Amino acid sequence: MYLFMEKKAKNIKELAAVLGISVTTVSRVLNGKADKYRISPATGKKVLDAAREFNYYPNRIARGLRLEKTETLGLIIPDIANPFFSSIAKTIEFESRRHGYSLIFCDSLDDIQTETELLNLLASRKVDGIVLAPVGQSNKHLMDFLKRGIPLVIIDRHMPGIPIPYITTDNYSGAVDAMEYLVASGHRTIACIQGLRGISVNNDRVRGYRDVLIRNGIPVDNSLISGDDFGEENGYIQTRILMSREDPPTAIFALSNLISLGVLRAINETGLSIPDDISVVAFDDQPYSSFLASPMTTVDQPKEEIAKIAVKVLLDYIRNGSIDMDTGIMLKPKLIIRKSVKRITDRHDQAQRPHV
Amino acid sequence: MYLFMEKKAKNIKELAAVLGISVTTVSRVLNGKADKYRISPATGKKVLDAAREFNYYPNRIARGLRLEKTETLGLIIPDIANPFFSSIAKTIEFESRRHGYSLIFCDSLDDIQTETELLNLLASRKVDGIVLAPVGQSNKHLMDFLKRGIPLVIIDRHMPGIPIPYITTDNYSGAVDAMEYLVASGHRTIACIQGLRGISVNNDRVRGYRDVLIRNGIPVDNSLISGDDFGEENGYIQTRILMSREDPPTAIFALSNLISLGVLRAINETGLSIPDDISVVAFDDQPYSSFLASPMTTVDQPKEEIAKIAVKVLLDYIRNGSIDMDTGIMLKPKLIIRKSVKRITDRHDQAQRPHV
DNA sequence: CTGTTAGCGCTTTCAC
DNA sequence: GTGAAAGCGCTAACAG
Repeated sequence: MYLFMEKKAKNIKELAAVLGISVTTVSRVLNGKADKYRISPATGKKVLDAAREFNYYPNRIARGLRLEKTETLGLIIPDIANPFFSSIAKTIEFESRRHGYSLIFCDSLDDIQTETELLNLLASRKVDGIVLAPVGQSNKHLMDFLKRGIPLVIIDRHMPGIPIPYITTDNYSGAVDAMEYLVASGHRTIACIQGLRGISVNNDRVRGYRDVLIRNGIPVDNSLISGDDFGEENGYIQTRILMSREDPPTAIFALSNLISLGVLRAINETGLSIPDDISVVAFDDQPYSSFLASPMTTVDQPKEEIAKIAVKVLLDYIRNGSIDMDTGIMLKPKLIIRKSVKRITDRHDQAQRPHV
Repeated sequence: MYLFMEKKAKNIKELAAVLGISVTTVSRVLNGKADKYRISPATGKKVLDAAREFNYYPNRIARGLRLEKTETLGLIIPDIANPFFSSIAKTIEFESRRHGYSLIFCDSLDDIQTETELLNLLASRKVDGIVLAPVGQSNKHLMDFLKRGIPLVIIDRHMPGIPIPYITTDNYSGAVDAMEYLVASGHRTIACIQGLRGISVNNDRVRGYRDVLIRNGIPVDNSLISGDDFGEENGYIQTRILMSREDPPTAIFALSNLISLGVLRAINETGLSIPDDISVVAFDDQPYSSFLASPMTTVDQPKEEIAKIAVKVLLDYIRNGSIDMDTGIMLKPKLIIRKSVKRITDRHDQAQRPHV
C-alpha cells in the first residue's frame, strides 16, 4: 500500500516554528483571542490557514492540565440497557456536547460499590461535573464525595436530607394519577409490585398507591404490596405469587417498565389475558408500550426534560462554582391511557367472581 | 452546617512534602513499582498509608499528558436510545472498564457530519482508541481519519475496501434464515422493508432476501423491496403503502427492530392482525419482542459478543500499535421463532385470496 | 502587536 | 534505596 506523506503538526510549537512566530500568538489565534490581543489580521489568517493545512488539532489533555478544567462531564447510570436510562443518556450527551462538553459514560451495574468507585474514577479524571442516577439506599458515599468539591447533580432519585441538587419525576403524583384511574375504573383489589425499597422513587410511588386507596375508603392490604427490585425478574415472580392467591388482585400497578415486562411474561404463561382477566398499569412509558399484546396504560416520565434540566443545573453549578444546595426539581409525569385496564362496572359481581 | 477539616493532598508533591521524601519515590510506590526500584517496605507502607489518609487520588490528566496515553476509549453510536445500540454500549463500557479504560461516549445522531466532528473531537481528547458504529454510506471521512493513526474498530457495519477492522453480525446469513423460514411457511409474496440503502448491513440483508427467493423459484418483485431508513417512521409509511396495494404481501420482512415497530403501528391502525392477516419477521431481537400483540419472530444479533470482541480487538490494536487491517469478524445471528408468522398450507388458495 | 517563560501534575532518566 | 530535574503541550502573566 502507498501512503501519502501528509503535512502534520503535532503541537503548537511545531506550528509556531513553521510560521516563524511564537507559540503565544498561535495559541491566542486558535483560541479566538486574536482581537483581544490585537493580533494583525495577516498573522491571524496565517495561523488559521497553517492549522488547517498541517492538520493541527489542539491537545485537550494538555489544555485540561493547564486550565484545570477538562470540559468533560461524567455520567453514571445504573443500567444503560434500560430504555428509560438510555433515553436520558442520549439527551444528556447531546446537551453536554451542545455546550462544549464531552461525556465520560459509566454504567454502575446497579451496584453501589461500583458507583462509589466510579465517582472516584471520574474525580481522578478531573471531570468538571457529574450527573448521577444513584443506586441503592445508602448515601454515605455521596456525603464523602461531596467533600471533594466536584459539582454533582442527581437525577431520577433524590436523597432526602443530603445537600445535592436533584431533578426527578414527581413520582408521588404519577402514582396518584395511575391509582385514581384504576379506582375510577372500579378496581378495589389492586396489587403494587414495587422496586427497591427504601429509595425515594419507590417510596413516593408506594405512598401514592396507599394514599389513593385510603382516600377512596379502600383498606390497604399490605400483602398486596410486594417485590423489591425494579427488574423484570421481580415483576415475573411477584405476579406468579399474586395470581396464585385465593383472592388474586383484579389489577396490578407495576412500578417500573421492566417490572411490567415481567408481569406480562407471568400473565402470558398463566394463560390469562389483559385486560379481561387482569388489568395492569406500569410506570414509565416506552416506544413499544402501545404495541404490546394489549397496549399498556403507563405513567410517562418527562425523560427529556429531566436530562435537559440536569445538564443546565450542572453547568450553572460549574460556572458559578456553587449552587443552592436545596435545588430540587420535580417534574410532573403524564398518565397515558391505553387498553390494559378493564372497566369493572358491577363491583358486587367482581367481588364475587370465582377464584381462578 | 458544620464541616470537618479533612486531611487532603491534591498532588504528589504535597504528599511527598508531608512525608519528607521525594516525589519520585511516591510516584513509584503508587504505581506499584516499589519492588522494581527496591524501595524499602517501610517507605512503601508509609506512602500507601499517607495516600489513603490524605485522600489522595492521582491526576489522570497529568498522567495522560506525560505518558501520552489516557486509558480512555471513544465510542460513537448513531443512536443510544435504540435498544440494539444501548445493549452494545453497555457491554463495551463494561469490558473497557474491566481493562482499566474509561469511555467517552458520543451519539452521532445518525448524522455523518456529526460523526466526522466526533472523530476529531475524540482525537483531540487523545483517546487511545475508538469503537465506531458508522452512519451513512460515505467513508471518505474514515479514510482521512485513518491517517491520524488512532486505533479504530468498526462495529455493526463494515465498509468494503477500507482497511479498518470490523465486527458485525453476519447479516446475510440472518436474512437467509428468516426468509427460508417464511418461504417454508408457504409465503410467496414477501415484502422487504429496508433501512438505509447502500450500506453493508442493508445490502447484506437484502441480498439474503433475494437469494432465498431466487433459490426457491420465486420471482423477485422489486416493488416489494421498499424503504430507505432504519427508523420507526419508515416502517410505518412503507407498511401503509404495501398494504394498500392491489396484491398486498402475505408477509413482511422488517430489516430492523425500529422498522418493525412502525410496521406494527401501521398494521394496528389498519385493523389487521398478525399473523392472521399478515406475517412479520424482524431483524434484531428485543426484550419486549415476546410480549408484543403477537410475539415476534426475530433474527437475534449477538450483541454482547460483538461488543466484547470489539473491545478485545481494539485493545490488541492499541497494545501492539498495529493490527491486521483485514481483520473482519462476522458473527452468526440466530432466528428466534415465535408467533408472528402464519403457516400457509394451501398455496393455491392463498394466491387467490381476495384483495383486502 | 508579539514574545519569553513559568508551571499545571505526572513519570522517568540519570545520578548518587 | 532514593532523589533532582527534564519535559509532555498548553495558557497566561509579564515584558516589551
